[in-house]
Amino acid sequence: MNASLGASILVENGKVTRLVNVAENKLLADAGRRIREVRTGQGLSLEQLALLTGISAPALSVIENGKRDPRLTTLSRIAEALRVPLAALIAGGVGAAESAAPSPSGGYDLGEYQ
Amino acid sequence: MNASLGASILVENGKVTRLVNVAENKLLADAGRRIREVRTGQGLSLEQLALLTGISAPALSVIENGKRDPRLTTLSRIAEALRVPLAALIAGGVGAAESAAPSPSGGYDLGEYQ
DNA sequence: AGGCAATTTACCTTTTACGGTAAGATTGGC
DNA sequence: GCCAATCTTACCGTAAAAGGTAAATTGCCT
Repeated sequence: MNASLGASILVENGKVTRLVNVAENKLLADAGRRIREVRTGQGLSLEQLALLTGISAPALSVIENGKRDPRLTTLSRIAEALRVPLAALIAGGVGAAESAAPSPSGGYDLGEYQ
Repeated sequence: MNASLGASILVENGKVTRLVNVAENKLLADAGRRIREVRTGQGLSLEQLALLTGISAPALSVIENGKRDPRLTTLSRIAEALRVPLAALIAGGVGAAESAAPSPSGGYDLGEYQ
């Protein structure tokens, strides 16, 4: 079991900084792409967003390129500066029902864990 | 201006680990409270959620108590284990329109910054 | 009271986010 | 061509997240 965990890499600059799985990589890339879309859509440069958020432009760059795993408050500061709800940056749109289906029984099947 | 930035503290164990403002403190506290609500609602212990997420139980504890600023992938792992959309942990419900109103003119008023 | 499970706190180590700065790229206008 | 603006990358220092472990603490139950 567990034959393919789907290990992927998180490259910050030249080098590998972390190992993340494919789903996490996509999560970071998607969040970064949405931030960039909103920022450029408002005609803001990285430098301007840096001034608004207090996050440096290089830091914003790596976040937008999915090369960094930002903290919750970091995302929140970006969302505030861009005047969009935080959820809009990490999930698709308003609904954003990814997996859902909170287990038919309501409980969680722990299997071998419990 | 800027008389009251509303500095608040982030206490991990005994000591202050960071200075965050009030809004960020509330953000972390709210996210933690929602995680705890979902977890206990599914009858899971911290130990069980730790096994499901790969995040240690002490780490989950401080996150649930709003004493830590988790990374995006950390929140994602918790959301996946709890089988709820990630947005449900950081924003209220589905809508979660906080500020919205992306500026009437569409652009951003940079004021003294531009 | 005593015991047990769950949680919290404390201490330590490693990893990583973030800022600053500076140096490449890249694009566009002159 | 050169120059300017924007973005990316690199390197370094600091701060903080996250894990492990173990020791308190709280709550619950008989």
